[in-house]
Amino acid sequence: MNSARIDLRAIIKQEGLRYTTQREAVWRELQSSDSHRDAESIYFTLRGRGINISRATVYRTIEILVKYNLVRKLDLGDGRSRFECKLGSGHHDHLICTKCGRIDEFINDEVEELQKSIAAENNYVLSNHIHQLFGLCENCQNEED
Amino acid sequence: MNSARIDLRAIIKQEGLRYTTQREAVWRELQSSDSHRDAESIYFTLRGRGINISRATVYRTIEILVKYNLVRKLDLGDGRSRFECKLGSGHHDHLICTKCGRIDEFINDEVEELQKSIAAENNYVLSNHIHQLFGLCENCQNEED
DNA sequence: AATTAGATGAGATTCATTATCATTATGGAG
DNA sequence: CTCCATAATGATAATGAATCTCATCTAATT
Repeated sequence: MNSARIDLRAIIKQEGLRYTTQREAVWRELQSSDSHRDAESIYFTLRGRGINISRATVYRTIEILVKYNLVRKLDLGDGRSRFECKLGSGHHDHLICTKCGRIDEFINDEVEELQKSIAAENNYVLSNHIHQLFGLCENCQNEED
Repeated sequence: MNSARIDLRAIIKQEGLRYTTQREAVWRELQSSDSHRDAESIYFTLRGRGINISRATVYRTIEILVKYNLVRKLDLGDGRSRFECKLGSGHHDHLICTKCGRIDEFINDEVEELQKSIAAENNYVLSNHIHQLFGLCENCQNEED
């Protein structure tokens, strides 16, 4: 989609923040990888790549990216947050395999509409939602164990 | 609904477990209160009531109640799990006010059906789901701050 | 009442995430 | 290009929820 040209430097500077090697690296990493990354994984990948960064900075940078709507934070219910770059794909929710951890994405306009109705019926002004379907993925259904 | 007569003692003993003061207390507390309780709150309420119990036992007991399908564990995304007694109400999902923390319940059959379709389309065998709508409740929409 | 294995309590432990604070480095000013 | 104020970082301590350990206790059968 519009993954086109998001210039993190521009956004960062526009906010009066400083564009650092670490911030650039975290952003790059979240863009390049197959999303759904946790902070620890980003930390180790960058370190393994020779980039000097601390866990604290990984968290701090992600917080900024989330704040500026470049990254989405996911809570899959297993204790650690996952993060996915919001560029290149529109809104979607997730299917999670409880056996192998595989994560698929789905989007369903009817559900989106129903959510609005439900919120309206209950006099809520919606800001966001979490919708996750847990079960066995194709591969895991056929295995014995 | 069938909140009628769930005899925890019977279930507990049938499983070869022991019926203890602590287990009874946690179960009573979860049944009596307005649900969506976290472990810490249950722990303090019981202690305040003069019941001798430890945090560990609260967690251990809840685990059993969840296992025997008497209690549902909720993850509202704020780091601590909530628990609600499953008696007296059928399946439902939640609306959560991001300002005051109020929790409302909703059930929508269309959404339930759509979830099944989505799972089928993606070749998943569903086991459960999380569906939460976040926003401002009626009361919080009108306040200045 | 004696027995014994399951249950409990206090505290240590784990794990993800956040806070602290001394040190480093960005980027505008001169 | 250098200086400098201050934002950002890194190492590590701290936090908070949840789990584990293990000595002690107790339910419930004999």
